Amino acid sequence: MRIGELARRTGVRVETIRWYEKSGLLEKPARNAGNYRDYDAAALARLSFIKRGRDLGFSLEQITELMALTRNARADCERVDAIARQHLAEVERKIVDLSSLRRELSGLVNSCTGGAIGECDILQALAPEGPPSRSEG
Amino acid sequence: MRIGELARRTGVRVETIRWYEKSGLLEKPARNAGNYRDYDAAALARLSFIKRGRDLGFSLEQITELMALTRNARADCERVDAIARQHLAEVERKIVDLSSLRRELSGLVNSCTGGAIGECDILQALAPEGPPSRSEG
DNA sequence: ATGCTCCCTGAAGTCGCTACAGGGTCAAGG
DNA sequence: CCTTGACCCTGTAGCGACTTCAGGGAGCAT
Repeated sequence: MRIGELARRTGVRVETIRWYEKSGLLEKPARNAGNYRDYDAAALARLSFIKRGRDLGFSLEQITELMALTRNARADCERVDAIARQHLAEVERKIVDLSSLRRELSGLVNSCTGGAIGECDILQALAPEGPPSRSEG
Repeated sequence: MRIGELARRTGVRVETIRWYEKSGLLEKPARNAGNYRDYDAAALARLSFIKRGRDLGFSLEQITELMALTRNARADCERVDAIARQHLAEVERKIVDLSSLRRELSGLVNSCTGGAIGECDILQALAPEGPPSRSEG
C-alpha cells in the first residue's frame, strides 16, 4: 500500500510517517515504479505499535527500545516492565505537579473582582513582591 | 548587577536570561566597561515576574501580554482574568488526559508476570492485534 | 605569566512533529 | 493530446522554550 493508505489505516499523518522513517524508527520501505513508498503488512503492524505507544505517551526513544525488545525473544519482560513503570511514574509526577498548579491558578482566578489593573489580584500575585498567599516576604 | 547575580537571585539560568533578551521578553540592559550586561532593580522585578509566570505554566506569549497589561493602567482586569482562566482550563484538561493515561498504564504495569517476551502482556497490549484488555482480534 | 571565574557571541541541538516550496506520477475526462 | 486533480517526492524551515557547544574576552589573585 502507499503512504496515504497507511496513514488512513493507522491514524498517523503522512508527514509524520516520513519523519519516522527519516529518524530511523521505521525501516525504509520498497519503492514502486513511480518512486512511491510501498508498504506491507509488517510496516502496518510496526506503525500501529508506534502509534499506540505514542498515544500512551511513550517517547520515540522508549518505543524504539520496546520494539527492539520484541525482536529479541530471549530477553525477558523485566526491561519492558521497567520502561512502562518509569513512564507511569513520570505521568503520576506530572499529575501531582499540575494538580498543585490548578489549586494555585484557581485561587488566582477567583481573586478577580473585575476592577482596574492597579487592584488586579492576579497581577499582584505574579509580581515579585507578592507571593500567591496572604503572607509577605 | 551582572547576569550571574541576576540568575542567582531569580533562579533563572544565565543562558535563559540571554535567551529572553534575544526573544524580546527582557529589554536590553546597559553594558559596563567590559561589555558585561548590567542589570538594575527593575530588570530583577521583570525577570521575577517572568519566572513566576513560567512556574505557573504560562507561555512566554501569555507572559508578554500580562506584562504589557501591567504597564497599561487604564485597562481593566478582564483580559488578565481571561488569560488565567484559559490557562487553568488547559491545566485541567491535561490533568484529565494524564489521569486516563495513568489508568491504562497501571493496568499494563500490573499485567507483568515476569515471564519471557513471548508472554509479555505489556508488549501484547501495545501490538496492533491486541487492545489493552484480554480479548483477541 | 598563569590560572580561575565570570562573561561574551553565534550557531546548533533537543523533541516530535508541522508546514511549505517546488516539483513528479498517474488515472480520468474532454 | 492536454488538462485537471489527487496523490506522491525531496529538502528545508519553523514551533516552544530552552540547552549546549565552540571559541573567545575581562578581570582578579598568585
